[in-house]
Amino acid sequence: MKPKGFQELQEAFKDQGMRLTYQRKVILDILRGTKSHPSAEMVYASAKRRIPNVSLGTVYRNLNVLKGCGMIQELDFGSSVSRYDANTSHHYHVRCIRCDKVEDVDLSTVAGLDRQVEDCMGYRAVTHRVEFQGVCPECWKG
Amino acid sequence: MKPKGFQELQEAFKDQGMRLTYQRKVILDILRGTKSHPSAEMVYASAKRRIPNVSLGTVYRNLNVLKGCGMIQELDFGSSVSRYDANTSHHYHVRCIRCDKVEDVDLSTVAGLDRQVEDCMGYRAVTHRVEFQGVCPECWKG
DNA sequence: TTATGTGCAAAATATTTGCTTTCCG
DNA sequence: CGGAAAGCAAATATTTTGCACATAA
Repeated sequence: MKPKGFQELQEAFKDQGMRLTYQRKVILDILRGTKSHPSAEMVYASAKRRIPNVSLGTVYRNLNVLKGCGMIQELDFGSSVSRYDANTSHHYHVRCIRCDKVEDVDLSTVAGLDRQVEDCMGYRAVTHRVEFQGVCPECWKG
Repeated sequence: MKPKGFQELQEAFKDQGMRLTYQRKVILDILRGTKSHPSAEMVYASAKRRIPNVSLGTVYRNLNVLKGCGMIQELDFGSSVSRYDANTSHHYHVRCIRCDKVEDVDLSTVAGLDRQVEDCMGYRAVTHRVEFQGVCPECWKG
C-alpha cells in the first residue's frame, strides 16, 4: 500500500497523471526517513544537500502534491508553520513549547469521537486532530 | 472571575500595568458578544462599525494582549488564519471544511489524556486541543 | 504628567503563483 | 515530441513592528 521501490512509486504517480521527478523522490525520501516532522524550510535545507539548486517553490509544490496523493500529511500546529509527516496513519502528536520538537504520541486514537460529533452536531465526514503541547523531558531537565 | 463591568475590567487590566482603552473594550465586547469565533479581519470589520478609524494593527495588538491576560483564546485551525474565542474554558471545536464556520462542540473534554501523555512521553504541563472538521448540515443539505 | 496605546505604513513571515526553460515518459 | 515540473522571482496573505502622536490614569 505504501509503494517503496522506484517502479511502484512511478506507477502510483502515473495513475494520477504525474511524474516521478528526482526532486519529488528526494523530498518524499526525506520525509520517509525522519521522525522529526520537518517544516517546509527544513525539508528544503535537507533537499539542498542532495540537489544544491533546488528551489523552495519546488519543495512547497511537491509537499502539496504528495499531500494530495495521500502520501504525506500536513500538520497544522498552533505555530505559524506547517510540518509534514510521511506517516499518514491517524495518530496524535505532542509539540514541545520550548524547543518546538514534534513527536508522535503512542496513544491509541480515541475511537468513536468522530461519530459522536456527527450525531450531536449533524456534521458529516468528520475527522479530528489532537495536538498535545507541553515541555519535553530534555527541556525541563536541562 | 470574568469581569463584566467597566470598573472591574479596568482593575483587571491595571493589575498588569495595562489600560482599558476604548478600542480594547470594543474588541473584547465583540468577542464576548458572538459565538462565531471570528478571525482578526472579522473583528476588525466589526470594530470599524463602532470606531471608523480603528486600525488592523490595533486589533492584532489587542487580540494578543487579551490572549496574554487569558481573557480570550486563540484558535489555530488548519486554515491559515487564527480565530478568537472569548470562551476560555477548555472545549472542543468543529470547523466546516466548506463554509469555514467554527462551532463549539458539546462534548465533555476527554479527561485524563494530558496525564497519559505526561506519563508515557515524559512531558510536563501538557495541554491538548482537539479540532474536528467535516461538512456542516447547512452545507451538505444545500 | 507620563507611560501605555493608537494609527499608519513599512517590514517580516510563510506560502503560492506566473513564466520560461528543462526533462520525464 | 508534448505536457508536467523545475527554477527563479514576484505576488499573496497574514501578522508584527517602528515611530510620531494621542490619551488613560
